[in-house]
Amino acid sequence: MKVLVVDDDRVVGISLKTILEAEPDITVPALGRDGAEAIALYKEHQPDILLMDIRMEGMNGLDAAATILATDSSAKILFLTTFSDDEYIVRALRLGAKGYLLKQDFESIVPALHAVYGGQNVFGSEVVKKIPDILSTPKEPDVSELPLNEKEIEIMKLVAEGLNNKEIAQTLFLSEGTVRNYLSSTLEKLELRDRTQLAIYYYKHLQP
Amino acid sequence: MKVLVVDDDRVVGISLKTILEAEPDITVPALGRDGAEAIALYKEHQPDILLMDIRMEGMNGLDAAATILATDSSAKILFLTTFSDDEYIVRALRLGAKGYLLKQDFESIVPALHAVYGGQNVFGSEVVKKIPDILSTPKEPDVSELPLNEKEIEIMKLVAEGLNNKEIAQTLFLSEGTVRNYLSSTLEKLELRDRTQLAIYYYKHLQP
DNA sequence: AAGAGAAAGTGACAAATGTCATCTGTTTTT
DNA sequence: AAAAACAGATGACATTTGTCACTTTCTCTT
Repeated sequence: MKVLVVDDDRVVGISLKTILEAEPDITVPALGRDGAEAIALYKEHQPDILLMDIRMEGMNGLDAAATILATDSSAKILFLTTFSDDEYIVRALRLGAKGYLLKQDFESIVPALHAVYGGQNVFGSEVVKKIPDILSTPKEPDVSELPLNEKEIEIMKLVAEGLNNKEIAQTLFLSEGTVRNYLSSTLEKLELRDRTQLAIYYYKHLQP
Repeated sequence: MKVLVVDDDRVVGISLKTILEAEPDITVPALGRDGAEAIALYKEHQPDILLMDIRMEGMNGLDAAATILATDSSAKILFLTTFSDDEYIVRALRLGAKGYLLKQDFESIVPALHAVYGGQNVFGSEVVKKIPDILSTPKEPDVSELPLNEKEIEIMKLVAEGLNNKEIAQTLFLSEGTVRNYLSSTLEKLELRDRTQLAIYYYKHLQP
């Protein structure tokens, strides 16, 4: 099994290579030092598994993973990272990472690689424990702290449901002109151009 | 501790009530049978915890939870559901459910209630095990199976980024008129009215 | 009661949007 | 080669949208 190792700490990279190649069935064709190298080396060596750090100088591991997965959706990527990278866990999971291990868990790396090679997902128990917390904490600034007043917020929500001005007016018992005025001020406050961008903003930043 | 129980199966509801009220510190002020009742009863009784099924006749548990959380964001909601409701888990977590238990896990309900009452999150181990799988599998019918051709899909994506027709035309090296025509056919195929609804559609149905 | 200030409305305008019928080249089919 | 299919473009049109200046109406303050 070919395992490409990417970590911006040279010492870690070499240690990993040593450990992994002590296994009879593992080879490490190359060591990368950042996301860009990961992409290039992945393309060159077509490893069975990519074992990569997340926080790195230059391109980070998540963006590299996204790029690699875009061309090879079956890529098996296993992140090896430090505990404090909480906020990355969700993104890694979404991307379709096959695993997410903590560097502390040194001895579980080899078994994890075997498991991933066999098609399993591997997430360290500390990681799994964090998932509900992470998912259940509202990720983005909630409506309450926007510089919008009540009406503007209501209108924004209706825009985000796809209503046009006339329908919004009927729903809120306002004239269409008033709705337009509120919408206009909302757009200005959020520095957006039109209702479509507002709907997008809503789904990107404000959704449960 | 007041626990509102909502399940559309009367037998389950009554069983739960019996079990819970055997505990000295738990009372069950009412039994609801669907989401709409859940909302009304929640408002009426202000329970400490809402214990609710997800799949129910009439309004489902998730929509009810969303409504309740909209007015009382500190509501403690614990879903009790069957194993097959996989695709709901993520939504439940996002909403900020405090727990997600399987009905099989009957004996863990009481301790779970105590834990939630104490501010903890409780997710059955089978549920936690599923999370990575669920998150890493693309949830929705992906672009490939839409009745749209290449150009229409590209345009849809750009609309979903908030570009106007002129910008889309420049990006794709098409005339603005052509962009409009493609957009028009896209809207018709998806039975949508305007670009805002299209952007919403994109984020609701097609986003990773 | 007078006046300040919201909240809501009006009217006018330019720009953007969505629809339609039609036209122009290419490529494919037969 | 003729016909059909296709991608792209055009121009006209009715609507919708966003902006702005201004008015009306209500509410609160003093």
